[in-house]
Parts: sequence; C-alpha cells; structure tokens
Amino acid sequence: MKMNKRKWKIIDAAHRLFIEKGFHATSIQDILDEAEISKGTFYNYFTSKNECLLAIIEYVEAEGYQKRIELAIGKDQQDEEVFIKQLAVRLNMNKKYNMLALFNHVMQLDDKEIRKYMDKQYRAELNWVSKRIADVYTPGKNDYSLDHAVMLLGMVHHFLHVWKMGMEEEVEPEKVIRFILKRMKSMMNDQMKSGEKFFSEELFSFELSGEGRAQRLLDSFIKKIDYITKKADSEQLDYLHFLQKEITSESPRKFIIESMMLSLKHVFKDTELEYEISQVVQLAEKYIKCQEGEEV
Amino acid sequence: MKMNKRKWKIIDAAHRLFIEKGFHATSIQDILDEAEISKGTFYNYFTSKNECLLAIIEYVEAEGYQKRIELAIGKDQQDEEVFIKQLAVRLNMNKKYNMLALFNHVMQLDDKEIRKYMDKQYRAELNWVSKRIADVYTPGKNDYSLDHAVMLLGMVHHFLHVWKMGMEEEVEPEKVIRFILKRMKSMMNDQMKSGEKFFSEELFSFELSGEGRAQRLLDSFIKKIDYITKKADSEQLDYLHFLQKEITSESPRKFIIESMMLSLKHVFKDTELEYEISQVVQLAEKYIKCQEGEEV
DNA sequence: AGTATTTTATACCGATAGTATATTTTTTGC
DNA sequence: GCAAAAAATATACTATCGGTATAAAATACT
Repeated sequence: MKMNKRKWKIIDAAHRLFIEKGFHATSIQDILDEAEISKGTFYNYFTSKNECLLAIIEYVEAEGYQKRIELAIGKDQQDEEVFIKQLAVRLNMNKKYNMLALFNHVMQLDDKEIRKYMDKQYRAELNWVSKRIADVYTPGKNDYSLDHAVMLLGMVHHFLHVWKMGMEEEVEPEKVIRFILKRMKSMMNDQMKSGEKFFSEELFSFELSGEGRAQRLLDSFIKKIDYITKKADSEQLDYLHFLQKEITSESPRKFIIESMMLSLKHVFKDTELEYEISQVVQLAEKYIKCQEGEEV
Repeated sequence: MKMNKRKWKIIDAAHRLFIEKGFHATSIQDILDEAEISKGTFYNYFTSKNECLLAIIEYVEAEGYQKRIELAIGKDQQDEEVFIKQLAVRLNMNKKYNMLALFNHVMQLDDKEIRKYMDKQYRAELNWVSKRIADVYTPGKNDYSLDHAVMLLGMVHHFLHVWKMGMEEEVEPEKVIRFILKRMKSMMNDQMKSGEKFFSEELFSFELSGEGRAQRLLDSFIKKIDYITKKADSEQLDYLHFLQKEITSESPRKFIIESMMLSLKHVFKDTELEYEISQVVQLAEKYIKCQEGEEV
C-alpha cells in the first residue's frame, strides 16, 4: 500500500497524534510539525481535519476488508474457524490502530458526513455478520441471523471494553469471540425452538439489494474513477475508460469486469494510486453482487 | 427538583442546544442567547462548557438512581418484574433526555475528568446489574454474574441502537429487555453447566469495598457539604455540621446518619439546594454500605 | 434604606481552523 | 539538460471560540 508518500506521512503523523493526544487536542500545527510538512501541503491533500480523520478510518477499513477476503480463499463457507478469524480481523485492526479511541472522537463530530459514514459501516458489518452466521450455523436459513448478529456484536464489543477497562493483560479478541460463540449456540437453539424473532431480516436489506444501493454504489464508483482519471497515465486511462463503459452499460458482463479489475490491480501495483484503485475494485465487486441479486 | 432558577435555565438551554446542534457546534454564545443570560452569569455557575455538560449528565443519572430505589421499595429482591423495570429506567432516561447523543459527544472529549466520570459510571452500572442478576436468577451465588451483566448490557445497548437506526417506531426499552432476558436464561443455564467463566467477579470489586472507595466517597461527601454550607441558613447548618461530625467520627452510627438524611431531605425540600442535598444523601448511603461491607 | 450579592455589558487575550499568496523546490516532458 | 509545470514552503491574515477581567446596573437581603 504505497499511496502518495507525503499523504501517507501526514496520515501516519495525524494517526499517532490523534491516539496520543486526542482528536481535538491535536491542532493542525501539531500535525504539520510531526509530519514535517507545511500548512499548504496539508490542505492540498485534505480539505479539513475531519477529512484527514476519515482517511485514516477508511484506510484501516479497507485493509480489514482485504484480509477477510484473503482468509476465505479456498475455504469452506461453513468453516467456523474461518468465521472466527474473520471476525477477529476487524477487532485486531481496532486494537492495532487503536481505533476505538478514534471512533469515540468520531462519534462526537457534528460533521454529518462522518456520522453517516460510520452508520453505514455499522450496517455493513451487521449485514456481513448476519450472512456469515447463517452460512456457518444455519445453512439455508437466515430467519434469526440479524438478531444473532446484533447479539454477537453487542456482547463482543462490551466484553472487549470491560477487558480493556479492568485487566492488565493485553486484549485478545479471538478469546472473546470463542467464548461468546459458545454461549450463543445454546441461545440460538433455544430461540429457534421458541420461534421468537425480534428484528426482521429485511430491516437493512435495502442495503444489500435494491435500486437505491446499486445507484449509490455506482455514484461512488464514478466519482472515484473521475478522481483517478485526472492523475492516471494514458495506458491506465484505457483500462479505466473501458471499465467505466462496461459497468455503466445496459447489461455489464461480469467476467469482463472481473478481468478488468485484476488488470487494474496489476497496472497500478506500487503506484501512488494503488490505494484508490483498491477502493474502486471494492466498489465494483459490491456493485456486481448487487446487480446479481436483482437479476435472481 | 428545583435547583437554582438561573442555573436550571442554563442547563435546560444547553441541553437542548447540545442535542440539536452537537456539543462542539454549540458555542458558549449560543447558550447565552438561548438562556438569555450573560457570559458572567454562565461562568458564575460553571467553570467551563465541559462542566456544564457534566452537570446535565449528573442530573439525569441522579434522577435515574432515585427512580430505581423507589421501584424496589417494598418489593422482593428476587422479583424479575422489578429488575426489568429498574433496568428500563436508565434506558428510558436516555431516551427521554436523548442522552445517547450526548454520551457520544462526551466520549470524544479529551477532558480526563469527564472520561473518568463516564468510566466510573459504567463500572457502577455493571456492578449493579451484576448484583441484581445474582439476586434474581442465582440467589446465593454470583460466580458468573459479571459475565452475564456484560452480556446483558452489550446486547441491550446494541439492540436499542439497531432499533433506532432501522425502524420508524419509537424505541421501547422494556420490550428489548424482556426479549434479551429470555435469551439469557438458556445461556446462563448452559454456561453454569459447562463451568466456563470469563471475568472473575472480583474484577471491579475494589469499587464495591475497600479503603480506596470509602475514602473517595468521603472526599466527595465533604466537598459537597462544604459547598452547601456556604449557601445554607443557620438551621440547615446545624443539621449539616452534625451529619458531618457523625460521619467522620471514629465509628459512625448508622441509625443516626439515616435519621439525619431523612431530616435533611425534609429541611431542604423545595429549596434551591434540594438537588445538591439529594447528591449528598446518595453519597452518605453509599458510604454507609461501604463501611458495613468492611466490618463484616 | 443601605449593604451585599448577583447580573450585565463589554472589552480583551491567546489559541485555533482555515484562507491566500508569493516564493522556492521538485518533478516532468522533451 | 533544460524549461515548463506542479507541488511544497513560508508567512501573513481572518474569523471564531473559550475563557478572563472589570466596571456599572439590577436584585436580594436585613
């Protein structure tokens, strides 16, 4: 993950300072000193301090997303060990990058954009956990999986919080996850016997399918592509234009897009735009899945 | 709850603004305009914006504390209905005063004092829930009750969050609590059979007993009394001094202190200091319990 | 009525986020 | 290798905010 050298330097410095001193206690000047850059440079890469914070969070999210995909490669969908490791990924990222401290700062921001982003992220996580619970524990059915996902995340988060608050030992997310999953098994059986359901699984389904989501994904995609095309060279531009044309066509062909994404990753490998490309690829993947869901 | 008229006006205005615009987006000037007071007056009652926020939170907490005590009067310790209603109290308060929004703002504060206060509050809630779970579901034993308390709070909080995020209907904490408690029963049975325990019940016990807690309670108590004595009349002063003398004596007599507290509540009824007195009474009650625990 | 306290109005300080710009440095294209 | 273009720097500036200080006016107390 190369990104722009200076941009990375800023993000890295800001990240350290935000965790060490807190978001509000860190002034722009602090960041400039720590990153050894000038004010102009900072505002060349970010339009505000908030956007800088958001960039940090986005980076960590993206890294976690990739790791989860890697963990699933070649493995059975029902494999509980994979699920545990995948769950742990995000929590470990939080630990590694001390994100909890940052999230708390984010939460307080009055910035609507960031709030919306965080909400969206939580919804996505819920949907993912929900789907994976159904995969592993109740294949073929997902009647209760939203309930279970909320329970799982709620318990795990609070367990980690209490652990951090009360014990000296370093937090071990996997240990917590294993313990909670054991508890959940008896609970899931019992609930299915009783037939009680709290949240209907369609609650957030508009996030998983539907025109709204597809349109939003497409918007983000086009926006990102626009940004990248400004900085890409001619060879790269060919790929980008072709991809853009295919994905916005009447009936985009999945195999072509998947091929293009592989090529894109390759062409942008070790360039400053590598990070941006990984985001575009994610968007395209999600868009395809979304469209597939509609056609079924 | 009368409090000082102007102080109340400020707290009320600030509360509305914090929820509406967010803590950081609300300037002192906004509060002054909304409450129709001058800057001098504001800083006469609060030393900072943070302290003003803390006052709002403290007020809500105190109200919840009182309501929980009232709910328990004359009822059986094992009564599940009482427990449910008591749990709902705090969540309803959060809803009523829109505290979740505030908590998020608080979380971001770099102010160490407020963070410490919020942490303490969470610990206290955990201890309370833990004790009550043992009361109701496993009388005489509390081996697993800390685990269970963390699970319960974790699930309930996330359920409420998801409900708020995803549905139009107004949130009903009691409904959530009942659903979660049902789920927990099968889980608790299962866990006790397996014998697995995550957190030891002594994790936060230093909060429930020990010299440290007693000393801290006493400190807070004396500080509050000092503050009140400055504004009390001579009759009230007699009570206060007597209480202070008794509680700091070598072996404070419980029945005397309890009697004094009843008198205090009566003497300060409908005065500006009523709110402060209720806090003192709380502190005294906790201190007595703490001392009793040591003598056993 | 006269004293003490509270409230107001207002000016001020230091720090901050963000803007603007002229100058220097680095990168890029040929 | 050199000139044009882009990026980075240094610096000065604006507006806002939290908080302090103080003198004058309003209110409360006895």
